[in-house]
Amino acid sequence: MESESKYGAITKSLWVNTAIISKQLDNSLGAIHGIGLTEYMVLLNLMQAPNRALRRIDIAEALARTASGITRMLMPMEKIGLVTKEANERDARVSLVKITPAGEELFKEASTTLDAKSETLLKNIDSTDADSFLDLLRRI
Amino acid sequence: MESESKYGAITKSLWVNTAIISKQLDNSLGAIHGIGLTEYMVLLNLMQAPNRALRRIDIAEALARTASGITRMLMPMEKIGLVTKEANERDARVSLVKITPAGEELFKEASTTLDAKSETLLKNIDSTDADSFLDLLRRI
DNA sequence: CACATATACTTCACTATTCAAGTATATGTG
DNA sequence: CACATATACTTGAATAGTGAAGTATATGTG
Repeated sequence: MESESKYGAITKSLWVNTAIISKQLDNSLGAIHGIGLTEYMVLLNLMQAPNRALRRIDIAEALARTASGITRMLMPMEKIGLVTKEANERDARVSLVKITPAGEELFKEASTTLDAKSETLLKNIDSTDADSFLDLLRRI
Repeated sequence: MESESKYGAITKSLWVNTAIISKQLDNSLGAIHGIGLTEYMVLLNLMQAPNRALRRIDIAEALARTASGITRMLMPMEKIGLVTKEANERDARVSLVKITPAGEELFKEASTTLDAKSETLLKNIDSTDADSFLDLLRRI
């Protein structure tokens, strides 16, 4: 009889639950606003950044993706006008990503959808438990 | 000034943290045992199933994947002898997936790796907090 | 200050996964 | 019990993401 590791149980449960939740959020954002969850997370990070602009590698790190994946994801986002490319004067290697007014607008609308959907998905977690949950997640 | 939704914050944090954790677990399992995290989860579900066999759609549901994805994933797993295909006598549509002795062996070794790595990744969460964390996750 | 090394990004080829359509089999109802 | 519908699975075409290699630029050190 093997005893299951508590920490292993947590990572497995995180994996499955997050897969379920992410798919639902992704579907809602896609159906209503035409962007995926990963793209939403790009916009979120840009909104929180000083000057609302970031380097590609910083986005990659914040989202746990590769620079390559970010390059690809930004192409359509730039084409539909959610973000723009800006040069960095100090470092010619860098091409900064900046959110556009249209991007900000979409971000705000999408945030409403995401927050509402999140609340529905987590309806079994009450407000107090939500605080501890968030605290736990931030300590990982 | 917009107030951020607590539940939205949880789902976003889940998304990023799980991405980071999953990649590390996937890399460890891949490097040491030659299987990915999703494949590990297939083996886990088979080990817990009565008779250590499951239908493809049940695996798909347990892993929050599509039947199509499961079909594709199982092909190499069958080829390297971790699982076998079995007919279901009552229902000719079903092709049951059964774990092999080699699959069980690999699963046990991989579990050790996964549990150890999980503990390292969650080193900021003590044992008591881990209990509440797991409880929260199971209530989602 | 030249050169080795590091960094920022892009591109290519590949993997994992999805959706939609197709096939085979099972089930429920008039 | 025939037929419509539902289920289990597979396949083809597409998408999101990866790792490795390539390019350009920046930085640190002898």
